[in-house]
Amino acid sequence: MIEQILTGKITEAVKNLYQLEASPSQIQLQNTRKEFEGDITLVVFPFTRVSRKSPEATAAEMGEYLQANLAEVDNFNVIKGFLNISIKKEYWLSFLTENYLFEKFGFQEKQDSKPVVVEYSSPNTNKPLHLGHIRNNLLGFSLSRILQAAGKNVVKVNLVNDRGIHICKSMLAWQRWGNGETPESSGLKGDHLVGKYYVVFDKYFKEEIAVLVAGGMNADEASKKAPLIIEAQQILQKWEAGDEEVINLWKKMNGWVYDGFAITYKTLGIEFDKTYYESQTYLLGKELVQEGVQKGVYTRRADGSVWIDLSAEGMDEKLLLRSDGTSVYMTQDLGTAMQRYNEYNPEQLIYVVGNEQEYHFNVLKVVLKHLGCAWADSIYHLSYGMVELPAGKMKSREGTVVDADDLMQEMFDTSEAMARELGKIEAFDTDEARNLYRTIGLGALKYFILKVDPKKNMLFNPAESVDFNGNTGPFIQYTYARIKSVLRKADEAGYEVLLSYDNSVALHPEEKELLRKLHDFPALVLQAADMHSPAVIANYAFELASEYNRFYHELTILKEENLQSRGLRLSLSQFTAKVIVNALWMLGIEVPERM
RNA sequence: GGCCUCGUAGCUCAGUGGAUAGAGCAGCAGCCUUCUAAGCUGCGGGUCAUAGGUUCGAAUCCUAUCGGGGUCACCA
Repeated sequence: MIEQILTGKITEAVKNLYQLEASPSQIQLQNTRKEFEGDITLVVFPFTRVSRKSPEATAAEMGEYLQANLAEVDNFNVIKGFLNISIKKEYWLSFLTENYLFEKFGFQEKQDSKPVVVEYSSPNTNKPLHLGHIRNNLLGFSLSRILQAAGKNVVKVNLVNDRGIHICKSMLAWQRWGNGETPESSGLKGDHLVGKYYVVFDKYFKEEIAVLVAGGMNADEASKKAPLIIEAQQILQKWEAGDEEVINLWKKMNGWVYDGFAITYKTLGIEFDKTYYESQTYLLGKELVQEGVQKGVYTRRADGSVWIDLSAEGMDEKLLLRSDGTSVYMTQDLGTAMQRYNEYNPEQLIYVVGNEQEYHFNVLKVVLKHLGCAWADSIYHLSYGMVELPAGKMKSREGTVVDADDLMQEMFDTSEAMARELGKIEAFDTDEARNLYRTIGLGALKYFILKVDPKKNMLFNPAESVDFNGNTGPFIQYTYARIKSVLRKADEAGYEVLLSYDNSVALHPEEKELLRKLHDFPALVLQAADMHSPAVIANYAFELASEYNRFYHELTILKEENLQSRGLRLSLSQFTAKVIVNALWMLGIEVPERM
């Protein structure tokens, strides 16, 4: 692209004019702001020190050098310390003709390198997925695709938390109050059924605590002494001992949950290359901890528990193994990290996990390093912010969650209502209409969530719901459908998309802006991959669609009489459609041919 | 309390040291006998939390303060 060419020539210019070996960070190129003339701007302040001239003089001098020595440079102007460079029309036209048919525009060649393992979703099996999981799933899936587009060899992994006290709570409540209810008998989706009993457990558990507290016990103690929690713990112990009856119930109820999750994932359009189960990995870390004790990097206390002192790293002491020899969260994660390292020998291990676990992942890295695992540095925690509701944080047990299945259904219903209101439905048969509502509803939801910086907390207001106009997924999808409509009509009319233009063809401002936007896409994909941020792609897609709509509104395409111009606009349209598809693919958003 | 993080228009968000800080929504006013109006155009709206500092240049980096969130379990 032109930026590379310019960077090379600017390096040369600085060397010849000022005898300076410029570092890449000194060469600051940016797109020229619309209010100024030019395409690309060089900030020359960093060079004034060596030029010993004013910013204006330095910029002028460099501009002259570039114009004289670089064929692509048409002209330049100087405003303060900014050198605005105009690139020749030929460059833009040849960029268009060389790329507008390129299906994989924006995608890098796949590198022959070690894989990047992305873990996301990682649900518990005691309740259905909610809005928080949706953000996790969308981020993980989209990041995987962005990395793939950047040429990485990506493995998408899910680690299902299928064991532990929370599942035992649902099991116990179902045994006691379920009357043999099944997904078939109740018509409830499996994960919702199990989640229902998780709530039932909590209700009776709270009642027991209340009784104990009324009897004079303090709340903390009561929550440990309540009969229900004790019984749930006994079930967990039986599970760990391999008790057949408990295991069978566990398998049955988890089976229901998996059936439910499968539907949710499918509706959401999320996939994994491999699924791991914590019941099969939770013991893995113990040997590592023993190894650490032998190496003397972890310490065993008199009661048998194992600790690591991280005060040198500015952290606390951390428990690695309980006194009774059982694993804690950290033990398990040490094990699964090691397993993953051995299995894939990855270039990078990415964990898509909420920012509430930042401390945990910092500790994980340090603990691994103490063991001598230099690869701990390849662990990247994509620490995304919480989704908050107007009332505050979501809490499963208090019923203040936005359920994933309900939310998606609402999006489908809203997009249907919207389509009816706009009088769009006559054109579609039932199946096509149904698909359209899904495509648009999901597009709205996914874009809404992915457009915000992953690191930031975000607010979701169910009452105002998700928009379908303005800076939204449907806006981008609509732009695509609009282009396709034009292209269909061009095809019917037998119009040709020209493969080359003579230099007399005009390049209007709207055409030029659109072309420049398209031109930026490949570099932007790399940036998004580097920043681990789908938001970068989402915002780009919106800007591209806006740019196209402006172009569409200002200039005629099919009615244009100049064949050169008509051909140019058709190829621009085709190119834009392709880039929209590619960008939205990276977000996991599909595109309708008509809407 | 220690550590981490966020604070930009009425609301939701862009802006990874560069020019006069941008979008969408909401509000107001226009544009469909012409390629899809889920679109386009215009108007109003800002002490970039506050105060210092670094720099030719700060919403962006540093320090402090204020405010929101998170975290500091033999829970996961």
